[in-house]
Amino acid sequence: MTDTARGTSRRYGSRPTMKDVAARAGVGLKTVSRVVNGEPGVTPDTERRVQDAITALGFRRNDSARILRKGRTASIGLVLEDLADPFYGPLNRAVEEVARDHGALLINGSSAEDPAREQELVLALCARRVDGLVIIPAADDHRYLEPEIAAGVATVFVDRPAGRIEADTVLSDSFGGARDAVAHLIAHGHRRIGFLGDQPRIHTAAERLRGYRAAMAEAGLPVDEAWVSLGSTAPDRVRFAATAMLDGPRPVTALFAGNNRVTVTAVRVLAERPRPVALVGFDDFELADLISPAITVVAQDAARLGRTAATMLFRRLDGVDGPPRREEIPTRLIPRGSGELPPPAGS
Amino acid sequence: MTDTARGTSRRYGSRPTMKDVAARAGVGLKTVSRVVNGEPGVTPDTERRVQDAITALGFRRNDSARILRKGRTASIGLVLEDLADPFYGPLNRAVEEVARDHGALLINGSSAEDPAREQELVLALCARRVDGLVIIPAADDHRYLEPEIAAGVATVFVDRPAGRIEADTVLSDSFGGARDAVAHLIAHGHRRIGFLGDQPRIHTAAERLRGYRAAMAEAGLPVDEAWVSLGSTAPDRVRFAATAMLDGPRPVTALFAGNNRVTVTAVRVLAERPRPVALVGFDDFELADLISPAITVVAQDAARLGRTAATMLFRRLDGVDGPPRREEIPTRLIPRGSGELPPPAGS
DNA sequence: GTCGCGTTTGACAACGTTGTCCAGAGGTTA
DNA sequence: TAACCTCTGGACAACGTTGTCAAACGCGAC
Repeated sequence: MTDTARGTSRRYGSRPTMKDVAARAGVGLKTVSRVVNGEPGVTPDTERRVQDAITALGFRRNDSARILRKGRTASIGLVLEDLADPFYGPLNRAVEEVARDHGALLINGSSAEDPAREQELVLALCARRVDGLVIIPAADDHRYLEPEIAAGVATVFVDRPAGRIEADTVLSDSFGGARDAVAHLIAHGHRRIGFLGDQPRIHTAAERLRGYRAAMAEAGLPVDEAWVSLGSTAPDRVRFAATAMLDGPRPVTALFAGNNRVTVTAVRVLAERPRPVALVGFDDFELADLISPAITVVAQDAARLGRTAATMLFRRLDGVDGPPRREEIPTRLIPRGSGELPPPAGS
Repeated sequence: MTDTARGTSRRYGSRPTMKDVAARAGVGLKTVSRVVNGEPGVTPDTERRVQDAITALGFRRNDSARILRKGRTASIGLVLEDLADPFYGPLNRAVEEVARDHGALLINGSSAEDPAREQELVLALCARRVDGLVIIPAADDHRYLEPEIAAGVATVFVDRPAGRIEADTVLSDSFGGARDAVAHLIAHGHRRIGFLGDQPRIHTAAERLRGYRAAMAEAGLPVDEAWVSLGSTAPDRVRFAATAMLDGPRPVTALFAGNNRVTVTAVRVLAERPRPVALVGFDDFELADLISPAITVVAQDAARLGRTAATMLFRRLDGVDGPPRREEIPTRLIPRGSGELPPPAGS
């Protein structure tokens, strides 16, 4: 078994080139190129000789050289916040699926919510000459992308808008979703509702807060600022904030959690308490229906976000011009029980 | 004015090169290269002129050309089964983290459990001349990789072993984990235990089945073949199989689910039944502790799998030779309740 | 003034591929 | 037999970068 592998005694790390194949097959360089790329104008006999040489040498075309020559890389970059966040899994997958349909590879990386790291990653991708970029931004100033975009790197922002530049964008309807969620709680009798959100500099967090306030205002309900807490989604912070709202001087009877990570912590906090507290979470998650009470959520369609963004990107790459477009993906309230709990009697 | 205009009005899609920068700065090509790469031997004055030209033109080094010239791409490929599967999120993240520490980019894609697609993807990555590959195999024959490995592409297999070639491998202890899980159920009084697994051609599924049989045998318990069902993890199939075991002539009193997707479906099936059935799942998942009863699981450390594999890969890239290594990552049984249910009285 | 030495700089080839263009073989027609 | 076409195959330049090597320069010492 191993001796066959050793049979080809090439120098470790250096691979045969078309030139080697041509020499071995006794044909010209361009003929090999033609065979490799399935171009016409090669007799079956010549083609067979070349194919034999290719397998014998273990030749594989060097795409770096090809890219250099052709100018297009057939790859796109995806920069997201955290590869491990389950919310981005389907999005990632959807983008890859569309890329694959267009014969492109996907290069990706996480920014870890760090603007500097986002920029570093994006520019590294640009240096690789990706044809396009799908970005879930962590930064709030994307002017550093201007030269790249001017040079023809198609760019689409997803989930959050670009900062200080005009660009194609695909967003969930965070405002509307949050308003629906809070209206749902109000419809079930709640008056004192807490909002647990992500850091305020994140666009979606701000939008969801805006939706919360809008729903409260539409119902004529005052908002005690002690009911609003934005910040890191670290469990400790969320736990602390939730507890403060629930045990404060004007305790809330319901919570609206601004994203999946916050919801998970909120569920844990509420599970430890004797009396049930209503909860609606932004983002759906697996098994939300099996917890008791089942968790009512505002679901985003992450796969559709990704698919839409990638499709938009390839449309640009296909040469569709025009001003930056912004597409909004609707959210969907899924009542499951936790949002339908009435406030405790006498509150 | 004219040269400014010429500078800004580049043809859309074509970027300035070092040659353009050199012309504008009034220096030689190599001097620009030196500045871009921070090489010594450039006077501060010259360097400033070059830097100015770079920003004015929006120059960014073309890494395709650089790669072609240097031979190393500073990128590694990760091929996994499904980017959207939450189990692979932390693994993906861990690999990226290690890659980043080594200054490498991560290119990835999903095989969708399709051997042909895996091969296509892997070879595309080889054509890009990735320095190394981390593969979660879908195929069971990897001889197609022999020329690539011989040519110096470092390769590490994770989660499942390579087929028909020798290669570095990092695995979870599926056998031991499954045996622990089933032994746990037996210790709580169960005698008739069902196994719901993934397709038998998948190594981990086979190993877990082996663990199941080992635990049963060690306890001197016979296995009714109606208690064993391997196949697709599609919810319909799992539901059907589980129902058959629970309602069959010799009904099981406990289930062991072979992976996270199966566990989720099993939880749903059991939730619909009047009397509780014990369950242990392979793979931990979020909120497993909040379902009632909380789900007992055998947890794999996906992040550690990824970290170990990537570290092994870069060690090879750093020139460490030697025979293929196989590393095994232990699993951990997390008792939460669902595995501690006793069998119904009189069974 | 010239020599030697170290530093800064640039000309040029090479990396492996593809596009352009031309040469020669073979066949058809006048 | 010459003129003309078609079809296959190959020579060569170019893509944008980096490594090699040598030229040009400044400067102190003889």
